[in-house]
Amino acid sequence: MKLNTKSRYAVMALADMAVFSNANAVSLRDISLRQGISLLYLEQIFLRLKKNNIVKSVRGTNGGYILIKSPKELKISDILLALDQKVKTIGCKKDSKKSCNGKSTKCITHNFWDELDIHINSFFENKKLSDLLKNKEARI
Amino acid sequence: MKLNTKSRYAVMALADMAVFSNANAVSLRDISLRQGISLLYLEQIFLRLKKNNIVKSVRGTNGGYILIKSPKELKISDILLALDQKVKTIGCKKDSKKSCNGKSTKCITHNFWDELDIHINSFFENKKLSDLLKNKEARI
DNA sequence: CAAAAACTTGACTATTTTAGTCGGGTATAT
DNA sequence: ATATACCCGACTAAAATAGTCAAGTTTTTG
Repeated sequence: MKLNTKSRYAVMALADMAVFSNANAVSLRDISLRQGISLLYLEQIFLRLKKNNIVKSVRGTNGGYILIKSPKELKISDILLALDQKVKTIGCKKDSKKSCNGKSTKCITHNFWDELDIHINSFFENKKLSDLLKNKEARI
Repeated sequence: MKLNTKSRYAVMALADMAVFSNANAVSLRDISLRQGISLLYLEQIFLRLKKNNIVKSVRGTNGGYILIKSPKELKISDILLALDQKVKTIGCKKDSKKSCNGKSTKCITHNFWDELDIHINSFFENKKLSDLLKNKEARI
């Protein structure tokens, strides 16, 4: 049970931006160098972050990306959502019919997995990007 | 981010046992029929559950498996552990050297992922198999 | 204006993981 | 004896992952 790298790198890259932007756009090249993430991969990730209004872009020389919300307001759940990284511990469908394992009734464990999803999602809902930066002055 | 089917089916199968065993061994065949899980797959899963002392087996006719602990004492985390289903949201290694992304220092998000792991694991630690059966009388 | 920096986008691919199946056992109750 | 049921390693098709590649467009600066 693990988060994919897209999600992890997205959070890492945005945290990097929060630290290093001084109201300026931050280029993917810089993030790539500081965080050790492939530039090409970052491009793919930021495409999604942009589409989902997490960042906006500035083209051209000295261009880069800018956080749309402040780190204090940006929830981690927003980031994960932008990358389709839903917490979905079960295969059971939420539909009324044929919900779990092809049966018409909810499976014996259904409610438990629902609880787990809620438990995890509330963690991401309550964490802001700024929370990641506490107690770690400009750690690179 | 999701649990694999082995883990889900394991929990489901053990919950089934908790409901349907009357101090008797429960055969995989019965579990397979009731829960709609492939018998062959169940065998593979129970092999692990047995190796990790979650269940014991009774061979021969009328054989099957028996829970070693009572549902009230069996933690969900024990089950997941038996199936190597560790919650490991990050790729960062815990080693002192080369911990995250090949750097010598912890990555900017390291502590956050650690917190998440703890958050999720505590959920599994605090849930017992018997907790899954509340409010659902013999739901199949 | 030319050139470099930096974003834009879709398509492609190797590797790994997942979700099982298969086949050939062994033990035991009746 | 024989049917039932556990035992166990090996195998495999399909999906997901973790990227790369190619071919752009836009904007700043010298």
